[in-house]
Amino acid sequence: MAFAETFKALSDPVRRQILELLKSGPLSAGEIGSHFEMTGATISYHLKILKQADLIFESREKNFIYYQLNTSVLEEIMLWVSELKGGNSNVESK
Amino acid sequence: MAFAETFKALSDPVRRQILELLKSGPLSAGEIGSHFEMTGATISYHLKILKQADLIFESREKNFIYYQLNTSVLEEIMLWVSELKGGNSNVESK
DNA sequence: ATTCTATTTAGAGAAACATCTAAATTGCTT
DNA sequence: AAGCAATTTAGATGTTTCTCTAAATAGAAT
Repeated sequence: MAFAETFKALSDPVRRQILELLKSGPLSAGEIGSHFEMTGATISYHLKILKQADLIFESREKNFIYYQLNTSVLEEIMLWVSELKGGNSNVESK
Repeated sequence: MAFAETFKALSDPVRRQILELLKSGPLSAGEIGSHFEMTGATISYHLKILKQADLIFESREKNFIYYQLNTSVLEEIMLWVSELKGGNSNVESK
């Protein structure tokens, strides 16, 4: 969806840290919250923004909502940055 | 310097467009401004933010101030994103 | 069915942001 | 040195963002 939304979502330190936490695997909203000095409501707000930006997705299980990284959008960001960075540098995974 | 500042700077569409303009080479503040429906003062504000984020630098010549891309910081952004994106993808230029 | 737990939604307030107009600065050019 | 041109700074204003508290929802467990 909106490319702009993704950059917006990445612009906040808390949200970037949430993404980093999720790098190691899915976490519930509560678990995520426990890493911050913030109310659950605020965490929920950040999660919503990340979700709208397609940077994470959720899966419900029992009483919990687990969040995990959605890396596919990051590809686009990489592309934009690398295009900017100069002629023909590109991205490879080995 | 501040990593966070760079992401903040990239979060605005106008600033991203300025960077894209500069991809083709240095431009004066006035030339940059002519691509937008905004006052010069506003453009100057955006340029200041990009400068503080180390995404551009200026060089004065005659009565003009020319701005150009500083790609070195983009490298860090790429790294952060690619680290997030998954284990060991990395960046290469060929 | 009631209660408990996890999370979200709603509403409010403070701080940060993007934009404008008007004035200041800086350096040519005459 | 006076005036002009390019750009920035200052101050004001409306908008967006982040955060909180309080209330609502959804589901699990008793």
